[in-house]
Amino acid sequence: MKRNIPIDAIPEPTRAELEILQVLWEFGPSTVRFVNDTLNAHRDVNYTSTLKQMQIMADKGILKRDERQMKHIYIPVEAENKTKDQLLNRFVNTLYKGSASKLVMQLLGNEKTSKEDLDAIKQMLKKLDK
Amino acid sequence: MKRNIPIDAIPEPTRAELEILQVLWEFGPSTVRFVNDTLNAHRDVNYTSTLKQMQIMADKGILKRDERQMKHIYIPVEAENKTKDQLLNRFVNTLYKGSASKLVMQLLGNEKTSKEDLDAIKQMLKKLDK
DNA sequence: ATAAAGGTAGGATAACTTTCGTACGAAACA
DNA sequence: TGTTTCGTACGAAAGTTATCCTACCTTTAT
Repeated sequence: MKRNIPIDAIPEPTRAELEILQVLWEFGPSTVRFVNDTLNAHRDVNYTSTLKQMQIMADKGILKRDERQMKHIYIPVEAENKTKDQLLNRFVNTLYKGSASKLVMQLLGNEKTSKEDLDAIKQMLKKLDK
Repeated sequence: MKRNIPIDAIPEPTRAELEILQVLWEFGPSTVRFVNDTLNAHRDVNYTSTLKQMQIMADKGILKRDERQMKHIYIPVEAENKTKDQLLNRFVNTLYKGSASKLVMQLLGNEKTSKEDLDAIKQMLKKLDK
């Protein structure tokens, strides 16, 4: 078997898994039906596809589920911030050699970063100074 | 066939492809031998694996190559900044709904972001103000 | 009570990714 | 000149991801 990751660690979510996590983070513990409907607002996915994904995620330990009712309720195991921190760290590490300021520099040079965002960033830094 | 991406667009590099790109960005146009040796400083990869990867990347249009000598020289098609911008944009879009400031907020709340980085970020913003 | 609707489970499958073995040609060298 | 070294090309195979079909069970509504 191929393993890049410690056996007991929760693996990084894949792209499709991340979509599902976003729904659960935004709306809280949910049924497959709800998640699937939410996804389908943006793109076509078959119900059983979402079901399968969420079952796999439960297997992997990314989600846990409450099976007391017939409509199982799925809940993320890790907090939104923790997961995003991990993803962000990997991103900074692989693309910017761990330098957060390099990433921000890229962000500032990026056309798609709005003036509002820049202002918000400045605000945050001011607050942080106090 | 399954296609998530416009037929003529250069596809997003995969994880292994990104590793190779980093080497080429850092050291400039290189042979497979050089790239593979560089990769092997960090992890075991067979020479032919790297070769195959780089051939595939050339097929996809991620790399072009100079075949005038026997030792082919591979060159990234897109500039480092352009590729990183694309990756960063997708990252911000999928994880932070396109809000750069949300991303920076996560970064600032992140233990792994050093004081040096914070200072560097402030410096940049000051410069940007002028 | 029975049909319809809605739920779970478990393959099967296709595309993609990653890795490497084998074959074979060119270059270097003993 | 032969052999070893270093290069490319091709193909196979295993792992991963994403999708959906089918079977079957439970609840709901007629």
